[in-house]
Amino acid sequence: MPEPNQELVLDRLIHEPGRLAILTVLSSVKSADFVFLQRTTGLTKGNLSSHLTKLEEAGLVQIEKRFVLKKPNTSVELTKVGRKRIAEHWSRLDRLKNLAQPHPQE
Amino acid sequence: MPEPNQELVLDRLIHEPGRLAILTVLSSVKSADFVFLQRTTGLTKGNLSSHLTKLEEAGLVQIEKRFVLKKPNTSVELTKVGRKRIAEHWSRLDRLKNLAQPHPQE
DNA sequence: TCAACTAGTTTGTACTACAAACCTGAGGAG
DNA sequence: CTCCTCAGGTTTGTAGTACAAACTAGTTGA
Repeated sequence: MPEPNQELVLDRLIHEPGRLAILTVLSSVKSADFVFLQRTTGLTKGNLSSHLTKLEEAGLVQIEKRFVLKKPNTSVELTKVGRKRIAEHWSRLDRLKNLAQPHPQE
Repeated sequence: MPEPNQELVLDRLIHEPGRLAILTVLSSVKSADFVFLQRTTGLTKGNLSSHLTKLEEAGLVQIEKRFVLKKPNTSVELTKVGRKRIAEHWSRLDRLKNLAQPHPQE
């Protein structure tokens, strides 16, 4: 039983490339709509849709659907929890990365 | 058809948490053995074994098996390609992360 | 002789990401 | 009207895969 260093465990829900991209983009804006997210992440509509559903079920994002100019418009923003979790994920990645240059003193 | 920004596409083979840990650890040393990798990554033997097999098949690591003190000893090191790919992966992650603070001028 | 340990490998299954098919309402064109 | 096509999504079937658990094989100790 090696102690698994809990500080480094990566959450697959967040780590998945598509969702990591979505959450990272969202962390830089108040909110974004479906079409914008599709452009910035490069995901297909289908995959973006199902990733967003997962993220919503997990409580990481909040989704609002309305009609704008008679077209459906899906607006997404991070929840407080989501904002915290994506920041934490990036800092875990940093810690992992820094394992690679650990030759400081001695 | 949004242009998927090829510079940001993450390779799932490398991105998977267990393998990302293995490759990152390996990138800081000349070589490491099975037991050392198990301790540093926190993976179980079974999972470490199958991840190493995948990485070897992909040409990212080179594995040598011998007996040391009458015990089996599996020594792993990055190939040239592997070293390049893990470095590239981390720089893609950096670029993704930096999408999140893009408010420079204007 | 047999139990337990080290150092791994193999296997069965439960999950899940993706592509492709589908849905729904809004404009045109004729 | 009736038919097309488009925008903006959602649902579904399947192929792939990560993991836990079971297994293997050689060593040491009692």
